[in-house]
Amino acid sequence: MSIGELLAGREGLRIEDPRQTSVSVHAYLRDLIISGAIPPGTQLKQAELARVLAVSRTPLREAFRMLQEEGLVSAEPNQRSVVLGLDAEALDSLYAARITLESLGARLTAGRMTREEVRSAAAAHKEMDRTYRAGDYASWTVAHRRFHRLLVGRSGAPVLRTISSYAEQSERYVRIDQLTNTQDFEARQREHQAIFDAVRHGDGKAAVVEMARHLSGSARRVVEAHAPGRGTPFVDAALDLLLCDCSDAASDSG
Amino acid sequence: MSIGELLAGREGLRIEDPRQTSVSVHAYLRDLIISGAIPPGTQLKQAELARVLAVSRTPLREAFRMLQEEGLVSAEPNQRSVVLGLDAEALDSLYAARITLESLGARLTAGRMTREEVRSAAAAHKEMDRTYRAGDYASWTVAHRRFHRLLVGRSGAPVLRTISSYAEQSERYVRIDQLTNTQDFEARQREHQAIFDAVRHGDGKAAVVEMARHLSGSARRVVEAHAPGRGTPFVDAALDLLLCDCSDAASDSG
DNA sequence: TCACATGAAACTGTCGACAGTTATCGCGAT
DNA sequence: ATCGCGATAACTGTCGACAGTTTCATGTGA
Repeated sequence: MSIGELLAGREGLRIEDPRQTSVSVHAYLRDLIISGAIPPGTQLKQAELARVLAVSRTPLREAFRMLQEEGLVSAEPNQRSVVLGLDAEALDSLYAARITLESLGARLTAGRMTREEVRSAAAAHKEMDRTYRAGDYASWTVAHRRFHRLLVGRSGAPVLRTISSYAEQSERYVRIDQLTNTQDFEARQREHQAIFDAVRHGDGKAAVVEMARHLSGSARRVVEAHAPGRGTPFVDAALDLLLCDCSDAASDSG
Repeated sequence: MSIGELLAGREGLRIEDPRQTSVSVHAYLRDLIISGAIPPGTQLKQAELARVLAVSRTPLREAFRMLQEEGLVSAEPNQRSVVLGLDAEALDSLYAARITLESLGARLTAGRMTREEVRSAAAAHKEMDRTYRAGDYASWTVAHRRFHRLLVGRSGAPVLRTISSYAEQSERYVRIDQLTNTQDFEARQREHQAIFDAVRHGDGKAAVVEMARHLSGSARRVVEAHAPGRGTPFVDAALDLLLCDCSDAASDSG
C-alpha cells in the first residue's frame, strides 16, 4: 500500500507554525504512525510524500530524522524509509520498561500532586467514562493519556519524556476492540481509580502496586493478542522486581 | 565561546560513510557534546559549523534534528541551536530512571549471559583496570561502557536504547577527577565485580542490589559535585522501590 | 523455465541560493 | 547615562536542482 493512497481520503497536513514546516510534518506523521493509520511495513517515499503534503523534501527529511531517532521509522542509507513495528519480544520489553518507569513515576508523584492536578486528573477520569460510553475512542485516548501523564507528573523532565515515548509506542498495539467489552472497561476504570487514590493520598507503595498491576494487565492482553501463548517474561520479571519478591522464591531460571 | 574556536585545534570530522554525511556529523557532534568538549550553553551556528566541518547545511541540519530529539540541543524556531545541560533535578531524575532500568536489565540478564559475553565482560573489567592505571581515561570510558552494556544485554532492544541514552547523558556529568582517587577506584572496581558475579551466576536479586548500589553511588557523587547539599530524593525513591522497602517505614512526606 | 546480466527509471543524499526572521549596532531622545 | 527605535547584518528555514545509488524490468543464455 502506497503512502499516497493511504493519505488520499484523509485531511491534509495543517502547518501550525509556518516558520517550521518540519515540526508540523513530524507531528503529523508521528500521529498517523502511532494511531496505526500508517501500519508497520509501509514505505515512505520522499518525493511522493512531499507532493502529497505539499512541502519540499528538506523539511520532510528532517521530520524523518526525528522519527528515526524515536525508532518509528527505519534508517538505512540510500534506502526507502519503512515504518517499523515491534515484535513480541520488543513489545514485552517495552512494557517491562514502561511499568518500571511509570511505577517509579507514580511513587515520586504520590502525595505531591497539586490541588489543580488532582482536579484535572479527576476530570480526565470522568472524561474517559463519558467518551467510552459515547464510543468516541479518539477522545478517550486523549483523556487516557492525560490521566496517566498527571499521575506521573513529578517524575522530572527526562523521565517524563521517556515515559511518554513508551506510552505512545505501546498505544500502537492496543487494539480498540480490547476496549469494547464493557465489563473489561469497568474493571480498568476501577484500576485507574485505585492508582489515582493511592497517588492522591500519598501512599507511594500502593501507587506502585496499582500502577504495576494496571499496566501489566494491558501488557498481557496486548502481547497475547499479537503472539498467543508466548507469555510475558520481561513484564513478569519487572513485576517481581517492583512488587518486592522478598520471599526467597527466586524466579531466575538459567 | 564560538564553536569554530572550540573545534579549532581538534581533528576534523571523519566521514565514515560518504553515502550519509549526516549520520557522521551526528555521531561527531554527539561525541563532542557527551564528552564535554562542547559544554552546555555553546551556540551552534549552522553556517559556521558547516564551514568548519566542510559539509553543506542540509546534512548538518539533519544531524541537529537528531540531537534535538535526544535532548542534547535546543529546538527553538528561527533561533540558534544551543547545547543543553541538565540541572540538578534533571540529573537526579535521570539517574533514578537509569537505576531502575539498568537494575531491571541486570535482572533480565542474570543467568542468561552466553559464554562469549562472560568472557567479553571479564576482558572489559580487566581493561578498565589497565587503562585506569595507565591514565588513559578515554579508553577507560569505552571499556566501562562496554562492561555495563554487557551486564544488561538481555533487556530487549527498546530498553537497551534508552539505557544507552541515559548512560551517555549522565556520562557528561561524571568529572574525571572523581576517578583519580585510587581508593575510590578500587572500591568501584569491586562494585563492578559484584554486579558481574551476580549476573553471571544467575542471582537476579543480588544483581539488582549491586547494580542499584553501584549506580546510586555514582549518582550521589555527581549530584553532590554539581549541587552541593541538595541530596538525591529521586534516586533515593528509586532505591526504596527496588530494594524492597517491605517494612512500613514509609518515606513519602507530602 | 529459470538464472543472470544490463540498462533505464526511480529514489536518496547533498548542494547552493533565496526568502523570511532574528539579532546587533548605532543614533537620537529623555 | 539609559532607554527606545530603526536600519543593517547575520542567521534560520525552505526550495529546486544535480549527482550518486538502488531497484526494477527487459532481454539473453543455459
